[in-house]
Amino acid sequence: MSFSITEENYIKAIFHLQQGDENVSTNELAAELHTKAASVTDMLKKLKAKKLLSYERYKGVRLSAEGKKLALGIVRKHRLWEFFLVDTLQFGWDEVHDVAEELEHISSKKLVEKLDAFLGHPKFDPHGDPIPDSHGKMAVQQHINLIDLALNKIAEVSGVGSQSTELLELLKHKHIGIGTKLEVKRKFSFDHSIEIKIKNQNAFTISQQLAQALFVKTV
Amino acid sequence: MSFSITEENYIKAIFHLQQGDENVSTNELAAELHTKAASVTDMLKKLKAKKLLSYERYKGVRLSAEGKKLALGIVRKHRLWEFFLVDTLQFGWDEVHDVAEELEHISSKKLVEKLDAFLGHPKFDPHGDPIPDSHGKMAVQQHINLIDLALNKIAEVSGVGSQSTELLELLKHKHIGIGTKLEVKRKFSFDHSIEIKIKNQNAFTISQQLAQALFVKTV
DNA sequence: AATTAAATTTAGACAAATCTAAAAATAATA
DNA sequence: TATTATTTTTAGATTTGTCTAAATTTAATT
Repeated sequence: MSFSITEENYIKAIFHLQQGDENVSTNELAAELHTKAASVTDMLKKLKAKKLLSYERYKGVRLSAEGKKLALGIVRKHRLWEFFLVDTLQFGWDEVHDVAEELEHISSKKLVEKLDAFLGHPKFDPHGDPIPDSHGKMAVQQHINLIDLALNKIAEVSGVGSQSTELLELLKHKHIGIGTKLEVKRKFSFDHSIEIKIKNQNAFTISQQLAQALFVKTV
Repeated sequence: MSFSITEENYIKAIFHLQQGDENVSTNELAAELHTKAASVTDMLKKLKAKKLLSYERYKGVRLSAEGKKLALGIVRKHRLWEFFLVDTLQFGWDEVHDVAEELEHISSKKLVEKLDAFLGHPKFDPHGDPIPDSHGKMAVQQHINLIDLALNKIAEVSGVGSQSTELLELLKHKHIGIGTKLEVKRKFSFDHSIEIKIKNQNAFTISQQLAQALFVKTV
């Protein structure tokens, strides 16, 4: 069975929103997909008929095993293409999201497997997110939030909490990217800002909001 | 301005059909696109309103300068992706057409230019067709039809006349591909079959239909 | 030139995905 | 618990691209 680009986008959005254990609500989905609640209701009925999710009116929605499998396939393609764009075509890591959003809907299974092999079966995409393998399994990230990093422990930036251009613009300005090594020198309780130090640079402070949007792993 | 996948497919089909100097007819287009004449008429009105072509009812259709530019952009993407699939991802040259048909609609200009650079600005795709450059200019092929090749002149297969799986299957069976070097040893007037010889192989005959589907350049 | 045949266009309908506005169900609050 | 407020669903309309069947135009043939 094959699915439209729109259907795939709904499945992917539900997948990202159902990380907790509650059902995903119609309004949440409408916001995520920049559409209206009424449109979401219509589509949920359709996707339920295709057995991709369980849905009862007024009760929200959750992916079925089949829906999850489809979602993982799309996420796999998205992240492999992001890796390709950065690693092979030299895109900046902050400019690949929209292109990958289109490429993730290319249907050829063979293409995905050949691309994966060509790239050397990467485990994480350029934003630090894990790439599902062909069976849908992902490596577990031992990311911790930068705000929780102990003082004076050297760690490496391994992920970002959002893909917003606003965040990526700020990170670019501060010369912080995936792989950047840093340590936390002080934490200020007044505004929860933290002072960080990157090798060969002077220490500087970053806001609580920014620290919460950064994930690191100790090295 | 941006165009739907359907619109792009119409423009591409018209481009391929208008090689002669006559206008492209509604029925020709319907056959090419596996759709009905009535649907074509509807779409032609729409594309005319977008100034991509000139169309008068009952008189057929021809691309405008703008339409031609769009078509060349799509052809460029199609052939670059085919080159990528064969050259980088090791696809067989006979299995890339359908995938490229999807990839050609990815819209990012930057992606096309980066891909082109990564591939080394190739001039011809794996089927021997020229790849338009970023200004829409294509190298001219000095292809001649295999049926017209003089006896005992060594030539190299440089293009095929169609992408049909039937043709590609036959070529695979006979171990003929782009780049294969061969010469014509005899021509039989009875059925216009020709005997060809590939280095280190015994000579064998191929049908008129097959010979007409192969283009070669002398080396 | 008149008639038949073929190609093309119109008219009206349909499916997919969306929307607005109104109704119904659930949640929150007095 | 009764009453708002919020969320969600229904009903009906819209757009895009398609279709069938009928009408029109052009081409071919007698």
